[in-house]
Amino acid sequence: MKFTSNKDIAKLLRSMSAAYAAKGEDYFKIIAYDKAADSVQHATSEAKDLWDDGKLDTIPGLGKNIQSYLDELFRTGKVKHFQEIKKNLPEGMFELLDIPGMGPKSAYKLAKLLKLRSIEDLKSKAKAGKIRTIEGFGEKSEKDILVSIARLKKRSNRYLLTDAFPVAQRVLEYLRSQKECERAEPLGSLRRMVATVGDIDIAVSSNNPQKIIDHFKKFRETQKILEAGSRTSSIVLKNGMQVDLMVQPPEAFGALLQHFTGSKNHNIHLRETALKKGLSLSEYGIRVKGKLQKFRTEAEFYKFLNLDWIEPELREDSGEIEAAINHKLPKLVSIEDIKGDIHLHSNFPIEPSHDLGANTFKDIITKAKNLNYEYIGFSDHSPSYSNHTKKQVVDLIKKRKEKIEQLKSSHKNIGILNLLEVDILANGELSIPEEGLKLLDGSIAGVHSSHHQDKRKMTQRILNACKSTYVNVVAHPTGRLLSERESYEVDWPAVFDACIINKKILEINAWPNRLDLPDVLVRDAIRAGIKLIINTDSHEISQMDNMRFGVAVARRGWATKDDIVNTLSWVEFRKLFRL
DNA sequence: GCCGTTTTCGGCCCGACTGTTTTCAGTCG
Repeated sequence: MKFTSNKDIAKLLRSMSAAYAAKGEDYFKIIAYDKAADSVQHATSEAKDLWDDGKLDTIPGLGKNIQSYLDELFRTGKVKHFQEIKKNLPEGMFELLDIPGMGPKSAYKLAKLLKLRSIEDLKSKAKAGKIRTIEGFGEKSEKDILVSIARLKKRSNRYLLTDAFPVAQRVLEYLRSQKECERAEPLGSLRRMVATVGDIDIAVSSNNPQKIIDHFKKFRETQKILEAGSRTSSIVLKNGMQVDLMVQPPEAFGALLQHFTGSKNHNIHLRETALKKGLSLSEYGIRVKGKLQKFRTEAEFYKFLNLDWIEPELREDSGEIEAAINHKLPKLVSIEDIKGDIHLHSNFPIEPSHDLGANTFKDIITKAKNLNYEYIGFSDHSPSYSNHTKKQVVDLIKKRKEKIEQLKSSHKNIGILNLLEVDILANGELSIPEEGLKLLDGSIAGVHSSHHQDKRKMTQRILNACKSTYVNVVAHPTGRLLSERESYEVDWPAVFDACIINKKILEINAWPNRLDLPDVLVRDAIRAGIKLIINTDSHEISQMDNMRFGVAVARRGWATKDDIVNTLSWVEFRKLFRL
C-alpha cells in the first residue's frame, strides 16, 4: 500500500475535512484540515522525506495531532483514527466531491439517502429524477448536477499559461469594447504567471457594473453562464475554460486588483496579519473601526498596511508578506535584463538524436539582433549515437564547427557560442565522445531517455554529467512535461552541491510545457547559491519570444539579476565557456 | 485542529451567488 506522495496526503487530509464537515464537526477543525492539505500540497519537499529526517514540523499547518497521524501513515500505511471517523459515512460520498458545486454536505446527503457508490450512480439517479425527491434539492439542482458531471469529464484540470494567455486577451478586448468599461485586467494565476492556470480571472473597473455583467454574458465564445450577479459573474467558454469576472468602481479598483490577484493563501495570510491591527480587508477596501477606506491603486492598499508593494509573482504566501513588512523584498530579474539565449536549435544537418530546428543559423542571428541580444548559443541536439560511428559523430561536429566559425568572423557585433545539447545517457555517460566535446565552446547536458529510473540512479546520472569538464549547463533539470509527464525524482541537495563544486549552471527552460526548473526549485537552488540561466529551447525563431515565460518562472522563484547568468554582458558571460 | 511582538486559551478571512427557501445553508474563490 503506497500512499505517501504529497498529492496523496493532501487528498487524504481533504477527505478528512469533508468527513468532519459531513458530521457537522467544529468549523475550525474542518478548516484546519483544509489548511494542512493545502500546505502539504504546496510544500517544496516531499513530506515523507521530511518525516525520514524528523523534520515534518517544518510544514506549517501540521500540528501535534496531524503530525502523529502522518507518522502512523508512513509507518503502517493507514491511520486508525481516520478510518474510525469515516466508518459511519457512506464511502461513495468522497468521489462525489470532485463534481463542481458539490460540497461535503450535499455529497454526504445524496450518497447516504440514495445509497450511491460512485459518480456513475449519481448520474443515473439524476436521470431517473430521484435527486429532486431529496429535501433541499429541486429540479434545478438535479439538472445542474448532470451538467457538472459532463463538465468534469470533459475539461482538463489546468491549462498551460501560454494557452490561456491568448484566450484572456480576446475576453479583455471584448470587455474593453463596452464603453462603460474603464479598465479590464487579467488577474489570478494568470497575473501571477503560474505555469498552469485553472481558470481565467478578470477584473473590470466601471461605474456601471450591471452593464458590464450583461455585456460579459453575451461574449460570443460563451457556452454556459455559471452565475451572474450584480458585481460578479462566471461563464464557461466553448473550449471548456472558465472565466470569472469581478467589477468595481474606479475608486475601489486597487482593492479589487489585490483581492482577485490572490493567491488565496496570500490573501488569507494578509487578512490575518491585518486583523491583528484591527483592520478588516476585502475586495472593497480596508475597514477601520467599521469605516471603509477605499484605494484606487494596489500600491496604496499595501502601503496602508505598512507593506511594500509585492510583485504578483511572489504572492504565494511563502514569506513575501514578512519580507514586505521588513522591506526585504528582492528586486526581481526582468525581461529587459536578459542579454542572450543559448539553447537554440537550428536546421543544420547534424543528423541528430532528436528534433532538428526549422531555421538557419543566420535566421536565428537576425532574430537575436531584433531582440537586442548581445550573444547567442547554437545548441542543436548531438548526432544520434545509435546509427553513427564515433568517427562519423566527430566529423559532423567538425563540419558544423567550420560553419559556425565562419559566422563568428562575419558577425563581430554579436557573441556566438558553438554548443550542443548533449544527452545524459541511462548509464550516466554523455552521448558524444570526448574528442567531439573538445571541438565545442561548451555544452548543455540533459536527460532525454529512461525517465523512469529510480531516484538514486537518476541522481547519479545527473551527478556524472556535473563532473564532466565539458558540460556547462544542465538542461530542463526535472524532465517534467506539464500535463503529460511528472518530474523524475532527484536528490536535489546532492545535485545542488555538485553544481557548486563543479561550477555548473542549472537551466530554467522556457518551453511552454516544460518551465523547468519549476519555480519552487528555482528558489531552493538560489538559496543553495546556484547560478541559473534562462533559455527558450527554441526550434523555430518565433519561439524565442517565449523568454518572458522563463523570466516569469525565475521571478516566481525570487530570482534577482545576480542569480541569472544570461543577464551578464558578453565580456563576462563568455568567461563561463571554453573560449 | 492550529497557533502565539497583546494570547498556551480563545481566537480562527471575507464576501458573493444560487437554489430552495420564507430567512438561510451550501459552495466557491
